[in-house]
Amino acid sequence: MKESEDIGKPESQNFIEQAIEKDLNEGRNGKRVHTRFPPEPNGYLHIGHAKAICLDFGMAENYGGKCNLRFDDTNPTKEDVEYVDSIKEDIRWLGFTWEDREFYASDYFGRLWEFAVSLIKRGLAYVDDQSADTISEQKGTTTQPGLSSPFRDRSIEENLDLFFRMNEGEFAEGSRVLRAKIDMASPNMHMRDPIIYRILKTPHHRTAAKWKVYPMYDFAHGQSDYFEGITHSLCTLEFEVHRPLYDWFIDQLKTDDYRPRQIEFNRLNLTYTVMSKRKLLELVKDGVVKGWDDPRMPTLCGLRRRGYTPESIKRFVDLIGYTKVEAINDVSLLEYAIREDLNKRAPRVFGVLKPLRVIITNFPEGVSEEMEIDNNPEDESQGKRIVPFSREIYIEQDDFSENPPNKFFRLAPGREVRLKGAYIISCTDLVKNSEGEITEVHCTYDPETKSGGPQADRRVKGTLHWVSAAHALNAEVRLYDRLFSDEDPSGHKDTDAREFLNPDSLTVIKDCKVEPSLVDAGPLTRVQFQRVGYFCVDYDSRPGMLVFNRTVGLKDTWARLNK
RNA sequence: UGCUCCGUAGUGUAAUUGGCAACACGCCUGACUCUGGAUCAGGAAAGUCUAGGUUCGAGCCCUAGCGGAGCAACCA
Repeated sequence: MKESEDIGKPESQNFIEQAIEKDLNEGRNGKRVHTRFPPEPNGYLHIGHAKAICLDFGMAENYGGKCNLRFDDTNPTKEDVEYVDSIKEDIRWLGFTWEDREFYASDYFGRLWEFAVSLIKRGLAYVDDQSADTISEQKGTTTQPGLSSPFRDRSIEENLDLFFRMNEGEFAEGSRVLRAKIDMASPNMHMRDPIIYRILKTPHHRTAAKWKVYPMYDFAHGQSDYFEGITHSLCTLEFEVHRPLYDWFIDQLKTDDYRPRQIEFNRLNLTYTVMSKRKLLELVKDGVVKGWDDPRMPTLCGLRRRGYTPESIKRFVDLIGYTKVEAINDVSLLEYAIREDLNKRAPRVFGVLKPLRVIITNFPEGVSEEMEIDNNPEDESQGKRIVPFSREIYIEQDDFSENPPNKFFRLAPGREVRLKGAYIISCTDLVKNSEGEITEVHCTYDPETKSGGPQADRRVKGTLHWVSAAHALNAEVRLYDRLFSDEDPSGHKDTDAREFLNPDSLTVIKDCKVEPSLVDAGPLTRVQFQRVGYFCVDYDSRPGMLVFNRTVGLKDTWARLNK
């Protein structure tokens, strides 16, 4: 009864979907939905961008519309083709496509110029000869109105002449700007005669030295939306106060009923994470991390290298939703999303991080036995793999204790444990070196207890993972912890991100041993080392040495074993 | 002391637009037992920032207050 009611019940909508459907119902813009993702190519995409990408492309998908990729490249001093390429790669990796709709704000420099000229001719824009400081002073404050520039009422002819000469390169950077003539007393600071063009002589990565003046964001964004036929321009909350200006320019530009509409949503904030592109760039430049794709970085390429899947990121974005509340999302939710995904798709394999040699004294020398083990006990379709077993194996150092404390249910002298997928073994002896360190443990095995064998059901205290010494592959494992810790930098907007660095954010463990089935594992192969966590093969693995990045650890693994 | 936006379990989101405050993560119990912290079962936790008002009925509408965020780059 209740279930049948639920079936017809529509999924709850977020406020953006509601706004879009309202527009659709009212027949606006020919009932089209057309969005755009507009990154500035001045850095690598991070997970915050993923939230915007999922929205922009997702809304288009939901409503049978399109989503353009548009590079907001109006500031040649900060932008570079390196970033253009990485941005495209990351969007594709997330699984979205812009087909042939790859645009650049710089594609519209000509039309924006024409529009600016038109504003001048209509008396709605003027060239200001004052310095940045003076203009800033005249702007007033949030509580006091601004003052008019002495150049505000320059003649149209003079404005035109100056604007053209600005673009000829006749004037120095910073010497003149073009401003829209709106309202110096507006309570909205952005409406107080905003600067719309400035002189920049740095060559542009696409238009080279063609232009000497470049439009500001506010003068490029809405118009670019208009030129592309965008219906819903989704951006983050901090642009809310820009909306009146966005609309003002559209009003001056539009020639028919079509008009794009800006809707703002909350930016992604993650605990223990810095999301500012500027600060991430500093970390890269200062060598705090090894690059934009350092697995500790919140960049998409960093997360990818760490082993995150696109699905898990989309799932996470889905979980946190879109609102107008400035929320701080807990990274544990992101970790949940990747565990949930990897639990289903990552095969279980044996990896011993800190090996301890175990000799099974009653097992024949020079013989190896093939154990057939499920790749994923929860998913039979992932099949089984062969893991060789032999007289000498490695187990985890932590899985042996000479003088076991209470509730230690793993291997200890005189005790029995099960080797996952193989036999029950019993510890008979141990060997120490001159420093008193345990170097070898001797055990006997019970042939009747092989997995599936007659005695396999026997209850033992614990189950251990293992790797046959003769067959083991050498590996190096990098455990990544949070780059920032203790004091949470996500709430500190203006402080130096480096103050919050966690000195233990990277731990490298060498001399690890992993099972031979991984011999051909290529970069980004994701596995679960049983009882340890999820790992992913790194790009710089080399023959004879597999390198793994830890994606995310299993939580408190020993606790259950010791229960 | 201006303008704009926002206040719902610890966190993030819902609430069929005025009708029994729900879901997820996290946390706690229990079950399962070659290990997955998966799966299953259960539990604690908000009475919706505050005070008024309208109404049979308010998280939702109105008023005032409190609290938080954004805005004064020739950045986006």
